[in-house]
Amino acid sequence: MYDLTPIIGENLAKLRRKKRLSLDKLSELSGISKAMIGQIERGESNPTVNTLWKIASGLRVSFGKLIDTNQPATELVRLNDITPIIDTDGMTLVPLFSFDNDKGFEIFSVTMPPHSVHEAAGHVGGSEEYVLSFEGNLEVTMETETYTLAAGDAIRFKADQTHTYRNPSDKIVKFQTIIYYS
Amino acid sequence: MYDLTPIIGENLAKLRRKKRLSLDKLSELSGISKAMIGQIERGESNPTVNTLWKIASGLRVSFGKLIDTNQPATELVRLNDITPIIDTDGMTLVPLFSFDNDKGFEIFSVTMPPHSVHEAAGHVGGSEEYVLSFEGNLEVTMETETYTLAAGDAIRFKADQTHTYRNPSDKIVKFQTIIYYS
DNA sequence: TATTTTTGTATGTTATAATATACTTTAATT
DNA sequence: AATTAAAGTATATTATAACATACAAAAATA
Repeated sequence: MYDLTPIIGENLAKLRRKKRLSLDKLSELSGISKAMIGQIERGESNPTVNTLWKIASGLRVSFGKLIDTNQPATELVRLNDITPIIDTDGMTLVPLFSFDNDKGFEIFSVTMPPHSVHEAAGHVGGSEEYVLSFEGNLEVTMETETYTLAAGDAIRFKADQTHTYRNPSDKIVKFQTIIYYS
Repeated sequence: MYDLTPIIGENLAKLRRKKRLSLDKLSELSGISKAMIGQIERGESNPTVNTLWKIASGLRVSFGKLIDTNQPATELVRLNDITPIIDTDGMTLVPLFSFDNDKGFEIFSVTMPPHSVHEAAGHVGGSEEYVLSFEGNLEVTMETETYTLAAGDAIRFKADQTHTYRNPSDKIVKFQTIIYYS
């Protein structure tokens, strides 16, 4: 999984230098030992939230500044470079952009083998799905309604209800889905 | 100093319930042991940023949601209820609103005894001060310029340069200052 | 150059975050 | 009611965050 410590270290060192504070001075301002601050800057420690909070306050910067993951302006993702998640019903999920903390959504590329069905229990909490049909004919069912999407079609629905994906054909079906969490 | 653990606990418990997840399920989604999640919810643990990050990601909420300190809509501060900071040169500082992580500024009430001087080294990093004169005549000097403020006057200046407060009179001088950090 | 001061790093110790496991309690099923 | 399952809590152990102190290197002063 994702490790924040190098990012925090970089941010902290940069901010401290910008304010021309020594480890000693920041230690005094924040109430955190300079040894700890040094270790955090070098990415050698995984600080607790309280510690990082005090450092942020001492520095007079927001907490967010310290965990800000200066993402590159552009991020190209090759479908084939990502290891897919194979579901029990044969559906293949490729997380193109997995959930990112400061965005509220994630994007998957999905492949369904011929004559396959995937039933998804509603993800509670007001989430929404946007499905972009990509190849083949996809059937989406929720509650009572069923929709058939041809390549290029799209559908949006509240995902807090149970919904079913079905590929009734002999051919593979592909689509992308954007899941948005309130 | 400020302790985030009860706030995080409350936020986490609330969010997890809203999404109808058990400790076990969230543990599985986040990769953090359910015992730890339980302890955090009860405010019994001060989690590391990496741990909280994983929990936030598992929950599909932003990190900020977990450390969000639902401030009350209104906050009345009585000058006399706050213990002042007495400076070496006799200046008295009362932090009316001390630095708050998600705002970028803080507000002090300041009292200067007769014939007193306070020299402030520039707070580096593009910070700004807004001084609101409240009682008596206040002299503010930065670089070459000197300004004299009567009660009710105000001044704004970049605080990255050395600046001096002076009360040349026989009477007490009071003012408030808002310090804004870039 | 020698001396002092300032800066960051290294080391040993203590407190506690995090885990794994077992336990209790409540809810569901037979 | 008895049994099973699902939920949260308690306990013991391990890993490590955080501190205090001492050290090394660089900068400033004499």
